[in-house]
Amino acid sequence: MLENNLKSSIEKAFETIFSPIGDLPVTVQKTRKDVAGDYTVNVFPFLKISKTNPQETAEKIGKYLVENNENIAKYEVIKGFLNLYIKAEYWLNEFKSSYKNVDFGISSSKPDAAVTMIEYSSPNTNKPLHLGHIRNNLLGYSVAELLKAAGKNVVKVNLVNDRGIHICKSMLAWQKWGNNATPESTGKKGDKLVGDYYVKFDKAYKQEIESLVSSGMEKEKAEKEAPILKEAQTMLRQWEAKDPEIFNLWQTMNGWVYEGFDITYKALGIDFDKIYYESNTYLLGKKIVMEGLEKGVIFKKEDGSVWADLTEDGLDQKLLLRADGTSVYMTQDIGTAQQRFDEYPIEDHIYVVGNEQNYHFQVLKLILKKLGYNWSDSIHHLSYGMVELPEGKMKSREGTVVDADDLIADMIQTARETSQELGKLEGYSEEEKESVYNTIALGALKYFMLKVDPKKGMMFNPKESIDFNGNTGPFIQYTYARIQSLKRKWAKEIEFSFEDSLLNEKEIELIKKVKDFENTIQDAAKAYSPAMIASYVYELAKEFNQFYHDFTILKEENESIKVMRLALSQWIGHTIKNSMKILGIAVPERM
RNA sequence: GGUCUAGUAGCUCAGCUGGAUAGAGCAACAGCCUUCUAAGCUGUAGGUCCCAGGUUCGAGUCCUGGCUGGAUCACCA
Repeated sequence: MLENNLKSSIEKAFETIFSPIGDLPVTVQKTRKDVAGDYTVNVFPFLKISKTNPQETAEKIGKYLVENNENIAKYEVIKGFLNLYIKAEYWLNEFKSSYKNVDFGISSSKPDAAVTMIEYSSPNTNKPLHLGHIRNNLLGYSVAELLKAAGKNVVKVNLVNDRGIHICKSMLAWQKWGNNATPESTGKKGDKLVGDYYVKFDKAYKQEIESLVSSGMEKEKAEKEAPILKEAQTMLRQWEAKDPEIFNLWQTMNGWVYEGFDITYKALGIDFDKIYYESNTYLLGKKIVMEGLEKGVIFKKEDGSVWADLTEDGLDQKLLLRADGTSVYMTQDIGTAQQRFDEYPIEDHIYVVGNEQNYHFQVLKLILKKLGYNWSDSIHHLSYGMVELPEGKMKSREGTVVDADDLIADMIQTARETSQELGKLEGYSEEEKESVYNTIALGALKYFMLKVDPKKGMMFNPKESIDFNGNTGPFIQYTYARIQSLKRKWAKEIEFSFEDSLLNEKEIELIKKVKDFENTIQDAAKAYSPAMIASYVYELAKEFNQFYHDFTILKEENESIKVMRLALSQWIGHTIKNSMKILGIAVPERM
C-alpha cells in the first residue's frame, strides 16, 4: 500500500534528519483537489522534533523523500504543507496490474474464520413493512455485503418477533371481527390483512379506554383495565400454555404474514442465511433468567415478577418476566443471543436496530455481562436514525406510514415512465424492459436510503418522488451503462501496453480514484457505513462522466491511447459494479 | 426531570481520527447534442457551519454552558 510506504519513508526521514518521532502519528492524506500534488504531509505536529519552522522542516523532509523513495517524483512546500508528487509510472503499473480483475478491491473471506453475525430486519408479525423497515433491511443487507467485501466471514440472520402481546392483539381482533377472512377470500396480501386487525384492535382498545374514563376511571387505570386488553393478556397466557386452538390460529395468521413478507423481501432483493423465531428462543431466555435468579444476579418481587437491578450502573430496574410468568422482549433476546453464540464462533455480532432501542441494547449487554457471559462485549448495536416524513415520525396506528410495497410499486412506475420517455431500450423485449425499470427503480430507492450516514436520521418526502438525476442511483447506473455500451461497440478483448507518457492528468486522476476503492472498503467496513461506499462510487461516476465528455474513446485515432482508455473504462466499470453490489444495487447493461 | 443524540446553502445531504480558501445534488438562472447513451457536461448565484465561551500554531470537527428538534426512561416490541 502506497500510504504505508510513504509513512515509513517519512518516519525514516525524521529519524535521519532530526530525531525519531516516537509515538507521534504520521498522517499522509490525499492532497486537496484545488492544490497540485498527490499526497500531503502536515509537518506542524513535528515542529517540536525538528526545532525549526514549518517551511524548513517540510523542505528537508521533502528533499529526503525524493532522494530515497522511488515512487516520489518531486515535492512542493506551500504554507507548511509538504505536497508530494507520485510518479506517473507508479499509477500506470497499478492500472496495468488490476484493470482486468473483475473483483478489484474485494477481499475474499476464509470460510473457517470467526463469524461476523449481523441481525437485521427483525419484523413483528402483526403489521406490514413500511419505509422504516426498508431502511433497516437495506442497511443490514448492505453492511453484510460491505463486511464480506472487507474479507469477513458474514452470517446474515433475521429474528422474527412472532410471539408476544402484539400478535395476540391481531389474533383477538380477527377472532372477534374477522368472519374467517383469509388472504384468499379477501385477495389481500397476508401481512396487510393481519395488520388491518392490529389496527382494529387498537381502535376498539381506545374506545374502551374512553368509555371507562367517561364513567369516572382515571386514564392510567383505564389503560390497564380495558377488557379487550385483558382478553389479549389471557390469550398470551393461553399461547404460552400451548392451548391448541390459540396455537393453531397463531400459526395460521403468522403463515399469512410470512407469505406477505417474502414478497416484499424478494422485491427488495434481500435475504438471510438463517432465520430465528422468537417463539423458539424465548424459553431458553426464560431458563437463563431463572438460572440468574438462583445465582442471585436477578431478583424476584413479591408479586412474582422477575427483574434485573441495574441501578448500580446508573440505569433502572428492568423487567424480565411478568408476574403471570410470561416473558417480554428482553427475555427472548437473551435466549436468542445465547443460542447464537453456542451455534457459531462469533467474533462480532451486529444488531441493525433503530436508535429508539439504544436503551434496550445498553441493558441487554449489561444483563448478559451480569449473567457471566463474556461474549457480551462482542455485541454491537448498529443504531440507525429514524426515517421521518415532513409531518414528523411515521405512526402505523395513525395511518401516516409509507407502505413498503406501495413505495416500490411507485418507484417502478416512475422508472417506467421516465425510461419510456427517453426511449433508449429499443430492441429489448417487454420482459427485458420491465427488468430494467425494476433495476432503476430499486437503484434509486436503495441509493437514496443508503447514501445517508446510518447513524443520522433522514427525511423522506412522499410528495416529491425520488430523483433520477444528480447524486442518485440511476446516475451511477447510467454511467455503468455508458461503459457497457463502449465495450459492446469495441467487441474485442481489451489488451494494451504502452509508455507512461501517454497518460493525461484526468486519466491519472481516475486511476487514483479507482485505486482508492480498496481503502474505502476498509474504512467503510470499520465504520459499518455503506454511505461511504455510496459517496465513493458517486465521485467515481462523476469523474468518469467528465472524462467521457472531455475526451474521445472509441473515436480516438491513436490506437494505443484508444485501447488504454477502454481498459480504464472497463476497470471503472468493474469498480462501479462492485461498489453498487455492496449497496445491494444491480447495474443495467443499457438504460 | 434524568440519559442519549442531532443542528452545515431555500431543500436533501457530504465533510474520516483537529489542518490549506467549508463541498455535492435538487430547486433557480445561463450555456453545450448532424460526433462513443444529454438519466450527461460546463458556468452563475446561494453560508453568522444554532449561540456563547474555552483548549492550541490551527476548530464545522475536541471540551463546557445555553437554545432548538428527536429518541428513550413500560408487566410494549
